[in-house]
Amino acid sequence: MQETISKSERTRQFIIEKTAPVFNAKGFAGTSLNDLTEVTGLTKGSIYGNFENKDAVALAAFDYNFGRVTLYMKSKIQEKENAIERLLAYPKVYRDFLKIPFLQPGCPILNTSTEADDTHPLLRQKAADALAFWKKSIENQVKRGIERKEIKPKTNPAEIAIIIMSLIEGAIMQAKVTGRSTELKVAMDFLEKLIRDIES
Amino acid sequence: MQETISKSERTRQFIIEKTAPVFNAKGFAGTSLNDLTEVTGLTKGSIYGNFENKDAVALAAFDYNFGRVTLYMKSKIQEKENAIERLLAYPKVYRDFLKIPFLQPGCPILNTSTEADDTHPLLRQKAADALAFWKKSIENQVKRGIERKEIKPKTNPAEIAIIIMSLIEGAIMQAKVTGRSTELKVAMDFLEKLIRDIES
DNA sequence: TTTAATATATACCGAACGGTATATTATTGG
DNA sequence: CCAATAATATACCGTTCGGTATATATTAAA
Repeated sequence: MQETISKSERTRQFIIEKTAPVFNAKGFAGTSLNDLTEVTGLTKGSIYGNFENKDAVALAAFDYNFGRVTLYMKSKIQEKENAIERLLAYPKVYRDFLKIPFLQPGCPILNTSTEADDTHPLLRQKAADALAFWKKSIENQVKRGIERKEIKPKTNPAEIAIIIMSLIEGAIMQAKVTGRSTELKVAMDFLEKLIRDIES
Repeated sequence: MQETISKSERTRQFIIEKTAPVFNAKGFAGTSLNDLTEVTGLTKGSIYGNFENKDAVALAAFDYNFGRVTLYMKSKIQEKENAIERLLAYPKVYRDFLKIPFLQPGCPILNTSTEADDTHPLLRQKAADALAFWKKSIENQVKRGIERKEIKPKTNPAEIAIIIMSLIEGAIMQAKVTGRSTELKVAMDFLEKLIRDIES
């Protein structure tokens, strides 16, 4: 009755952690089984002993990648109490996007969405769910802010969420492909002003 | 000395036109030579007689895809004279993004950027150049508007360009992955207000 | 410590990959 | 219309693909 983590469960986790950055950087089609064995130091037999197929690894890797971003943002958001300050965590974090090590290969939602939307239904669904989750959590922060009378009561939570996400993802794309952070800076400056504008 | 288009030149163009949508939908890694022969009805021999390799087809296909979008936007922009109305062509066009047939597989810049930024230097460069071109052309419209006294003189062209592009690309990603146009509508409504706000 | 169960490595499969040498067909200038 | 040339098709190359049956090694319970 002890709380033992089975060997395979640890290996499974190990595989996910090691392969997740590769999937995020190279995409599903661009990542080969050889990539997976190289980055883990394991053999195909070991990987296929713990996952049904390449799809299953990719799906788990996406969850892991998205989970990391979510957790990171959550910690930054919960450092503050005021709703406006909480929302400001987004431009603050994404301003330094290119410097956050585990986000070097890009935003998992953005990368997965653009590859999978026309090619991989399972991955597409995961990306869509992640996006919905993110949207809901921004909306909730806005609603909370309205309740706490920190945000203008007529503010539309869904609209704000979509604008915030659009600006972030669009700016990330530009920053990644140019290698510059200028686009990120400009977009996040703008987003900051936008958020301060809904303060009541 | 006649203005004859050689057979191979026509075939080359034919290959580009037929394969461009496939590359845009499936990405470079996700598109196989088999896809290329299927969609063209030609054989490998024919394709490799007109292109050095798969890379060369993909690069030409990107130029074609980007060229189409550019041409389309240009025509919509030049329908108007007033600078504000010209900028408004962007939200107007991208609002119906999902319904424009040749853009069904998504924005070529967005698709190519997110795939190539960490994997394919040549494609990455093409996407970066395309982005820079787009940015310049928005900036020029803004500058023109300032000169014509239709846009507030203190408006920063580079900033506006980045915001416009971020909103469009971020919203496209969301619309593509969810299959909804709500995100596009909300973001384009916002962009419209934004553009009207810089009217002098 | 022995043993049964579990987990990993090895060696291999057929198919698909990108690419090419060569044969065949189509085009075009004389 | 014919010959030279250019363009396309055929048949094949070695490699890598995702995946698996089986042997070996490791783990964990008795």
